[in-house]
Amino acid sequence: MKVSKKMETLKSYIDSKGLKSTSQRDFIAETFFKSNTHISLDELLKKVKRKTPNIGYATVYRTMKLLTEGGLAISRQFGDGQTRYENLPEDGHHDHLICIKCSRITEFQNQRIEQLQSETAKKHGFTVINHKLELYGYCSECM
Amino acid sequence: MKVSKKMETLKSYIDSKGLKSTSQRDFIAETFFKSNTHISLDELLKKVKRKTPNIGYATVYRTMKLLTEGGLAISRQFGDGQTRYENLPEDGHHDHLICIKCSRITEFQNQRIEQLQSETAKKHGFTVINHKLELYGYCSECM
DNA sequence: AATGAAAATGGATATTATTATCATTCTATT
DNA sequence: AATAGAATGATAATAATATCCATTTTCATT
Repeated sequence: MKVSKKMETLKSYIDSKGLKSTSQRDFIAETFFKSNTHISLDELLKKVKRKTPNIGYATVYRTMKLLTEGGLAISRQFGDGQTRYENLPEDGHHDHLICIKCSRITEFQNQRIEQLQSETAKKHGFTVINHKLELYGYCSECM
Repeated sequence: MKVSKKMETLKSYIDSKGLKSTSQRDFIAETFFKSNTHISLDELLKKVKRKTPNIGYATVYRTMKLLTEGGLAISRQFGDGQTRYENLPEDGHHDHLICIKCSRITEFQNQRIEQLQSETAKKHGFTVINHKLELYGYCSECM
């Protein structure tokens, strides 16, 4: 999904909830949508402050909470004690290979796994909204 | 693995590291090994204190850290802000269905998914040590 | 364009979870 | 039994997350 499209989706979501638009929130959301890493609140705040120094931490925090609730961001915990936020992938869901030595994170996709997941969930009467698959181990360089 | 067997493994691990045995640690470990939920430090401390009221939080914390390092416990973060500890599964790896409304956690197994994971990892030159698969959504009761 | 109710902001503070500190106690080897 | 090193437990420090509140902004309705 393109950034502009995401901004539209956000606007609809805000409207549907009876909330109001603000320039700060728009800018934070746009900055996040343009980032392509697993960004933490601190990192996002730093980025935002480059152009808009007087934006507060709380606003960034609340914006990311809003985006997460609205399905425009995915919050993740990789075990380093910080929540990180990830953009919706352009091309379907992806999962992670995490090197426990060098911390490198590689993304991958496997349609068949996705399919099996849905089937399994259905078997348990479960409706899946989101999922996380993380493989921890050693990357080729650290082996 | 049986509790008694786990206690032995722990003892070996402690010996191999040149550490010393204590009754507190043994009791905490045993209590954890007997629990079958995804227990948090607070919950474990509460359990432990029923029989041994003067055990401190720090000891429970350190014991769980030790068990995790020794491979006798698995630490997980499901997004509720608390690290939870899980026992080694008796019968191979299992994954989680997590209800984002009532927080109920259901376990499931799917051998085929495991297999596909290994294959995918291999394709990326990755050696998998451990993995997490979590499906977030609504359980049948919260739908 | 002005109004006003509701929402958002941002700086600060509160809360919560995790980790470190340290004096004292305990363990296990000699 | 002596002793060195590890463990304990109460508390303090740190860090991440969540909330508070006075002020400002938004936007539907005049």
